[in-house]
Amino acid sequence: MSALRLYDSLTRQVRDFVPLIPGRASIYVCGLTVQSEPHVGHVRSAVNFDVLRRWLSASGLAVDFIRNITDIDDKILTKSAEQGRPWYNLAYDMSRALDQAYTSLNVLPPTYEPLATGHIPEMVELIAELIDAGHAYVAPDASGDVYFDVQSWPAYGELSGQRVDDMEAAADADPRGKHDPRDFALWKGHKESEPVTASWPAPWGRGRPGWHIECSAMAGKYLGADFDIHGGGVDLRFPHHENEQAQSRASGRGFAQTWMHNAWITTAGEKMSKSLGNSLVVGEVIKRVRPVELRYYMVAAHYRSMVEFSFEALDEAAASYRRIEGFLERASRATGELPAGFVAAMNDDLGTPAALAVLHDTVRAGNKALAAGDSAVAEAGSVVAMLSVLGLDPADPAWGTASESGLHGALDALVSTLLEQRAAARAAKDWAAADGVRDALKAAGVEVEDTPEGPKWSLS
RNA sequence: GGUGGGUUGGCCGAGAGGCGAGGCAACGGACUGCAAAUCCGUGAACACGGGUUCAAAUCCCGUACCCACCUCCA
Repeated sequence: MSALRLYDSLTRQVRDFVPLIPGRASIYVCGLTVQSEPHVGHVRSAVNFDVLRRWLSASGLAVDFIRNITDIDDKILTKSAEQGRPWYNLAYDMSRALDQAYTSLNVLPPTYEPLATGHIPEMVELIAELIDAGHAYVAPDASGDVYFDVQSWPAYGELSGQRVDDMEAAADADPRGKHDPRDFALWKGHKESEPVTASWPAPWGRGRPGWHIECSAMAGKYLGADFDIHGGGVDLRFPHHENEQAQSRASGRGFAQTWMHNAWITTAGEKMSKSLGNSLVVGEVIKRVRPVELRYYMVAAHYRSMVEFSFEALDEAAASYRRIEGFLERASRATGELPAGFVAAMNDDLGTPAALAVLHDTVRAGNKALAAGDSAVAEAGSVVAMLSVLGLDPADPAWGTASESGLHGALDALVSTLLEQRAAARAAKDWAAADGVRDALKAAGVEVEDTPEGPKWSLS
């Protein structure tokens, strides 16, 4: 069996994945800042890394998977003030919406999902270490801010491939207290204009953590000083991941062995921004296609390729998925093996497009066997195994809810009655009456097809 | 100004020196009362201009256009 190779953003090459601890894989993925409803761009990251996680598990590794939630930051404070409600209420509401979006797309829950606000002591400890080591300093202007000293860490810029001198100044704090304009905030002193609830005690005064320090602290707490993979969207590469790397290594931790970054979903040729409106919010998109079809759409592109989102392409993906689903409905479901081609594709930096090509080839072979009167058990088993690795098994209980299956039962009873009438008309060769029933059902959104086992119906 | 990615058939989307990924759509055939589904088959692509090579979508140089990051962002 081939070995897993992954593209590492730090060294910019595809490398063999060798876990620090044999048989285990530790992953930290930057989750979201919960400040608005999640759109399809946001969840791509979660779906991509969910596929990674499932593949590692399928490869026999025990996976420790941590994905954080940033529930305190500038934007949350600004937005909640605009909306006239407590910042923690906005953050909580949005984190519940996010959770719902993840669940609807069959993204497995992480091992743990730490909140930034729950780990202030760990951050304070880490900042203190950095101050002691001479890599951070308390701003001399009595603001209570603490900055990372970029000049004290020569490797700064290694992750994003930039030289410090080419960089623009960080603008997340008043530059008056900084040694160097590129220094970034580890701790932001409390301001009178901000709610007292958004501040915590620290040796250098009340305040709140900077954005970057939280991931360093939480990754360290749950995965240790050294872990295997750190993931997130490409936009996080700089400054967020660069800063995490600098802080963590400057404090003597080895930090991530491999950095993985997923590409964007764009719309109208541009990055999907949070100000685009509601049409691409996950909850809206899954009114048009089923969640499993949206997930298929995301998995069909390589995680490092930009995807130009369009509803047309989404509909195509849905049609493609239904072909697979249709095969499984006709074949007898079984358990089976992963084809070697599929394994090789997944091992090659999670080559999901090539993996899906193998899946479709298997579906064709299976359909062919069915057409020849065979049961296609082997193919069906393989297809189920592949789908399950990708989180796309249509029989996964994650896709259905009790109320939906109840509705389905009621509908089935009604449709069956109509189909009996149609069967009677067909037996009498009254094609007009038979087609009338089928047309009426179609108008209601129910497709009927005749099979050797009798008529079958499905929602179109 | 600095950094990274991209441009593939009607559409989506892989590949990364020689064997036409796969899907969607289209067309022809088989099957069907007719459809649908399925099977068989068909066509068609590598932004542009040079170069290297026996051989280039793939490597090199140049050009154009697009996107992202350098400020909060998946």
